[in-house]
Amino acid sequence: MFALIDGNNFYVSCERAFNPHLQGVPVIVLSNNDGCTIARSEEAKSLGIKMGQPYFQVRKLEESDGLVSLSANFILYGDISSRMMRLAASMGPEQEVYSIDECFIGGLQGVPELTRRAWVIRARIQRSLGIPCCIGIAPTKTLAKLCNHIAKDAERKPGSYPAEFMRVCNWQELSTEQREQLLKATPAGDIWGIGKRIAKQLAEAGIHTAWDVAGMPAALAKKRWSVTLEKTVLELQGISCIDLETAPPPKQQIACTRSFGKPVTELQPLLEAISEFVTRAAEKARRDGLVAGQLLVFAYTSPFSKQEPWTGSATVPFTTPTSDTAALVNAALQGMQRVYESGYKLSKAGVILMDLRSAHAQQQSSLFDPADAHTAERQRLMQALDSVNQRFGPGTLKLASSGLANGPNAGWRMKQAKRSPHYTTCWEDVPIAYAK
DNA sequence: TCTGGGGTCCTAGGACCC
DNA sequence: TCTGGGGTCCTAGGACCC
Repeated sequence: MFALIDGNNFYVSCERAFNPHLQGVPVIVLSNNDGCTIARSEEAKSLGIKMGQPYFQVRKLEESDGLVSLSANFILYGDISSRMMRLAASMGPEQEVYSIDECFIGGLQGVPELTRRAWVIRARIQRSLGIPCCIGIAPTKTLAKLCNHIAKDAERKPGSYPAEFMRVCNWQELSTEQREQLLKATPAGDIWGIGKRIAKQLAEAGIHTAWDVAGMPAALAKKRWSVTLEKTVLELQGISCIDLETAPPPKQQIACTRSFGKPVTELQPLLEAISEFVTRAAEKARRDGLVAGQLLVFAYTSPFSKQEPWTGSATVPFTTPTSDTAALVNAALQGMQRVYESGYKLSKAGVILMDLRSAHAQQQSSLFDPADAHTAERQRLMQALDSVNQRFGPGTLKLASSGLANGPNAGWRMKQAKRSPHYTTCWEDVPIAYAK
């Protein structure tokens, strides 16, 4: 048995918890640079604002309909999230924090009165944090997701589902007829794991509702689509295929990417932005005790612009995996300098650390490396950097980016053709000067 | 004028090997 | 015209999630 506990319109609810004036009015929260909508209150949804819709398209509603638009405050949302997760954890013995606003609870066999328990947890979260949430309970994760969806829509879209299922919905307590009715009332595309593309393909095959999906032979789902859809079918039939993940799986990559507020047209500001991205990514890696074996750096023009598109990206492998900011910045800047072509208006850039492994294991294996003393010294320096920045705020202490070396050892080769240059360079650590 | 950011998993197809 | 068979590994791209 699984429960899914999910905060409603989470970012908006966080803002409302601190500003009661936001109750009852249309509110949206915007992404970085106030680019597009990433959370909407029910009132904002009623105005027709879509998830991900660009701000410039909805701004006029501020005048005409009293829409309130807020810039995102992720520090606040993260803090409220961890409090909510702590309260949600008392639903059952095992918890998987699935995203900032939702968690699965597992190990519920034998836990009595699950429905009543869910109501109590819900009330606690509402009372102490001011966050409304909905809870779905079912024998599989996909069905728990579905029950959660029903619990939400029964409240906010009257008529979509019977009102008796609003806020808390327990699959176990439903009759066969009720289950059939709910599955038939749910479009296939609303099921967890079925996105736009697959929903369209299913519709072409005459499969429109969750009831239709649950009635598919699992083998057909696998043969014609994929193992992913096969699992979805089985889960809808009540056969659990997706386990609870109580320990987060080891990270495979760490990314830091941003859209620019204004297009970037020169190399220098691009490199400065990239230094910033790498610095953030390196901090994340050190916080998780990881080192990167490879780094990918990229920049591209806006996909919405009518101008000629351009993408530049470079992969830089490290002979010794590292989380050293200077080493990573150096590599990223060298990589970007290799692929950069002037004359384009760049709208986005980023850095992805790949081929991650534990810094601890790394150290073990290089126990007899004569470069070790140097490495250890670097690590202490990075630790000092992190603790200062943690205490006084990000960016208080920075590395001087003197690292625009020309790469004497760059055995790079071209991997992709003209419009999308993609190179690989073999990068070696280069000592770098520090400044306060 | 202005269009998010950070992830994961699966699959097909190419390279390579015997 | 006809063009081995089977295995592994890697990568790019597609699809999904919040």
